[in-house]
Amino acid sequence: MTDLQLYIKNFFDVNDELLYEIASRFVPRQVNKGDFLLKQGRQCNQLSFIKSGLVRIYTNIEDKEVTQWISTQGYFVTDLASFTFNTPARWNLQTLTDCELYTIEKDSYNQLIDVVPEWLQLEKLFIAKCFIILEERVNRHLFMTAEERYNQLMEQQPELFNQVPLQYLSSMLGMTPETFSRIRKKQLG
Amino acid sequence: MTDLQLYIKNFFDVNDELLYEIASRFVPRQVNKGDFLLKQGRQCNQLSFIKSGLVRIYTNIEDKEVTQWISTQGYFVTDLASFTFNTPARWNLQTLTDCELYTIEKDSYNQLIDVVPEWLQLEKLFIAKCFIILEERVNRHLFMTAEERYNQLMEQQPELFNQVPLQYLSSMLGMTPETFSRIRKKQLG
DNA sequence: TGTCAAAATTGATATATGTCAAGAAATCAG
DNA sequence: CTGATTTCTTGACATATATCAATTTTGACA
Repeated sequence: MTDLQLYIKNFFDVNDELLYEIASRFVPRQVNKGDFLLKQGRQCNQLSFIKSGLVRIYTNIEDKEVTQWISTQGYFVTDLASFTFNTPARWNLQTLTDCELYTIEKDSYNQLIDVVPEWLQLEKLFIAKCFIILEERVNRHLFMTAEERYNQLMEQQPELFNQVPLQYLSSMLGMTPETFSRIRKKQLG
Repeated sequence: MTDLQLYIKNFFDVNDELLYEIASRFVPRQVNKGDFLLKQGRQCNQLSFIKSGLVRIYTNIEDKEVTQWISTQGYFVTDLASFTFNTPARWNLQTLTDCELYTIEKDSYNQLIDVVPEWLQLEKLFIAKCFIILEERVNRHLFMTAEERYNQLMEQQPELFNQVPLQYLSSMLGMTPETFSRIRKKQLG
């Protein structure tokens, strides 16, 4: 079983045959640090799985960059709205490191419905999970302070703090780099 | 065509036959102001469509209530995590007014897959839309001030400001009732 | 309608976070 | 390795928002 198959099995509870059908449609590729998987306004026709590396999801708003999320090894990355509804992409997807990806094209993805009967169900459950995670995230912004959000990220994904420029983490948490830096100092000291 | 059918048609692009199959599984019911459709920790076995009235979605955190959302006429309301994955409900669903609902039970809902072949696809698209709306909402918390979030809500759902206790709106926007009140005064005066 | 409880407002003040500018540290290209 | 560039940190200060306490207003209902 390839690493991709193992990872997919982690997300979708499927038997080996279906696993093969799914995994075989993903094409491995390497991209360099700083490359864009997608640019805002374009059409998103790919879904990528990150074998290694980091991808930043961000958007330009009033000449500022707002980092929505950092996608890490073992996770998928795409612009769901554009990929699903063929709307212009709202996010830029840019690698923060050299990355090894497995990428599936939209056409190939949509054919999965015909080949894997369970696919729609799996897909629904997957998106539902994503929705639930986002609900939690909104909730954190409703009652947690910047410092509490910092601490929670530190608990949940400490590895990000070594690997990602801190300005992106601060943006993703909804605070300025200066505030982030001060909280950091306080927690370390 | 009943009002429910019209509304469902608004969410799901289906032909009349399917529409009937879907709508016929929803049972109309009346609930009084203050009633709970769901309590945190219980299992959520229902999805309701709001024909009229308002439902508050909130959670208790550290002896405070955090209002996640106010669901209004023409929309669905449930705890997606509990409804989909049979986990304990994270939200309380409480009516803010007398409500007319159309409610579907989980069992009946899940049978739709067998009766309406397109159901999984529709469901997937529906949840994807919800996900995208939440993404926008997270984004707003990353770069907008309390006042900007207030103004945006006022633009998008001005009717809420007459119909919903303002403390719930303030919580939903992630600010205190006092701050909400001051912003309100500023915008009115 | 009058009474009471809840909600909303207001003022005073505290705290958290943002802004701007400067300097230190880290990173990158050659 | 070195210089240049970017990122991070720090300080001083401004602003936004929270907190607490005291009214006022609203709304439910006896």
